[in-house]
Amino acid sequence: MESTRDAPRVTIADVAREAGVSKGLVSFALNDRPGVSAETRARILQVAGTLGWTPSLRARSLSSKRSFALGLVIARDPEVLGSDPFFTSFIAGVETILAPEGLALVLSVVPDEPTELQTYRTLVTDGRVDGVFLSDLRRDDARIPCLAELGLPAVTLGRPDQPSPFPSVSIDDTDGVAESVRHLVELGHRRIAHVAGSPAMLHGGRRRDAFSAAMSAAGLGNGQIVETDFSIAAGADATRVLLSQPERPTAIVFASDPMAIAGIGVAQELGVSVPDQLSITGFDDIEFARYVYPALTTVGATPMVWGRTAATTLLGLIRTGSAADVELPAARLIIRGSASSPTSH
Amino acid sequence: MESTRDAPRVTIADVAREAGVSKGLVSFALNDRPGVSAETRARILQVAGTLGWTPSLRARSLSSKRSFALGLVIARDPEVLGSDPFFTSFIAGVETILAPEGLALVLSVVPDEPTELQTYRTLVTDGRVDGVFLSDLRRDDARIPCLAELGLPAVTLGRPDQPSPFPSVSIDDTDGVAESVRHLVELGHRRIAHVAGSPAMLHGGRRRDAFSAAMSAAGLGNGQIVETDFSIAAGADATRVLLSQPERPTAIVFASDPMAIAGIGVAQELGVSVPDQLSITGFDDIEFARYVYPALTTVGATPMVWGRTAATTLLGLIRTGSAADVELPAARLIIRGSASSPTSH
DNA sequence: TAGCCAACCTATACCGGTTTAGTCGCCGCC
DNA sequence: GGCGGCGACTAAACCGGTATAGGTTGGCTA
Repeated sequence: MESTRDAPRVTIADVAREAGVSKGLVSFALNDRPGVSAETRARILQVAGTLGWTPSLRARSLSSKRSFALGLVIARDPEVLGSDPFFTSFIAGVETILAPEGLALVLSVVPDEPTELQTYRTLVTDGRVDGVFLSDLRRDDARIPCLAELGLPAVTLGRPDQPSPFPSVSIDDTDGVAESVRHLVELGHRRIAHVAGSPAMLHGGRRRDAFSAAMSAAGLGNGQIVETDFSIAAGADATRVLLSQPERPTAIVFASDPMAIAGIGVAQELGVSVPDQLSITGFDDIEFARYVYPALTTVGATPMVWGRTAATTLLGLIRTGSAADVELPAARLIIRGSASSPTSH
Repeated sequence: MESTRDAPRVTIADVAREAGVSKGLVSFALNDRPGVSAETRARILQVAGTLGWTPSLRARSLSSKRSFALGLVIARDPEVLGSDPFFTSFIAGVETILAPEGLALVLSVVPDEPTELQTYRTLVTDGRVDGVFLSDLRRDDARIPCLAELGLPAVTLGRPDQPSPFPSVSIDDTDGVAESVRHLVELGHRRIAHVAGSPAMLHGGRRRDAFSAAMSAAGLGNGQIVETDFSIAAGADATRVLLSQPERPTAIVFASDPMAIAGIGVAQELGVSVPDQLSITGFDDIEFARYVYPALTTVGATPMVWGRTAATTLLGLIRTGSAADVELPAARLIIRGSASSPTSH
């Protein structure tokens, strides 16, 4: 047992002494900066290697005023959050970029917006992170001016509805909704309803508008729309409302998979057979979508790719001071079993 | 606009000067340590307040060799991870304790165990965290000796099957499984099967053993058991296997809700009506459990409480050097609609 | 051959806290 | 009245890096 136990940490000074150079030069070599001859640099790195030196993150943080960490603050009811696999996949994607760079992810889950803003402030005054991901964009989002004022680099997941100094990484989700509607129309549906997400959230409003537009384009008016807060419970309630009408829709386009799955549940409970009497489409393609019965026809998002791209963009912004907006490939409709031609009536 | 823009940071030296004392004394006052008269302490804190001084986390980290952060490393396929709401709730619970203390949570999602162990090492050499949560305990878990050797404080979620220097926070889940079996037996079931989790994971094996024990206790032998890796796909496959037997079970006890929900889907797909022809119980009480049809009879875990308790325990361990094991109230059966008396035949 | 610049490297002052080794005044006690 | 001891406080070292203002060298120009 090569007891590293209580072994005093190897510092930059040890490396400098051993290599016969000054601390400063070791630092230069480490951060491969000009002003070190190739030969010396190699020697320094070699000595560092044999000594097993790892620069102290803490010391580096203090003197360079960086923290080598990125932040993600999620403001949601944890119960609701749990059923949404978006973040776990997103985070996994982020990690694939951060880990090799030796960067960490600091995660906060907070109950509401005021706490969220406060969390960002603390993150900044503590210098806990070098940048943050801004997800679940809201209408007139208070976080954008807040972060801008704090001077914290950020990347928005989706394009904000207001002037924003931050690059955005977005995915076109309107196309998927339009595709869903077209698919249903082609199957022969005419009374198509939409269980929308929260209008306060950008993607909620966007998908709703895409639904309306697609309906108009098909010559079916605006289509009936029920707004929710994206929660499973609200999705279930909305479905109940739609199905208890005298002339109920033959198809429902849901703004998210969790709501769609709850919708299937409600339909079954009411004795409305899916897809025979009611076709259902979702959005996200969460893992459950493939395993409920009937398997959910839905629009496939790619949160892992999103995470990876957002991380790359944010790193670029931090390192170079600027980064371009990125538009990910549009989410596409995945046809499974929950939507079919409407039966007679 | 009181431009904090470019305002040089207020440091401990400013506070010291303003209060007419030395830096050291300010530090003492801040960390309320003896050796400061009540009067002086009050003055210092008052000055700090009016100056708006927040001690620099980075400087504190460097000199005190603490990082004011806790870590959670999750080793799972992100796809599988997504459908398990355990972690998001757990994390939310952890946050309720950390946030008020000004501590952060560093999260890592890694694909496999080697990477996981490497991540712990990096976390330690970087001094990124002051302690970690150890979840998803495995048989003969390599992480325990690894962390012990690294000298990193940790709390295990559940009791390990090996000598462990770390406190554990556990919840009795065997009771809930036993309750499920008893419930089914009382309903009149005799052919009860179990879709188990991974035997490599402690809770997988424990629930399976609890199932066997309960079956024996009911005089029903050991009961048929199919082992899985806890993934939804495996849960679906296992159900398919069970239901395609000549003499199929009239009830299945699943080791997790996601698998149980997949089980309901498979049953429906095969035209086996739930609960009439097949009763199903789950474990976890994830949010979806209430919204599928029929609503899932399951065992209610409380991940948020678990998170809160684990955080408290870990903090105690870090601050005092020792902490006692905690046993949370046992998870109880929640009766909904997915289990009923078996019909005739 | 002095002059100059570039390339390479050193010395040292930071970053902003914590911690330790004292200093000082004052009280109690023999 | 000298001494021990204690509480309050200061000065300075220290944590382990980064940044910057010089100092050498050597080659090239004028």
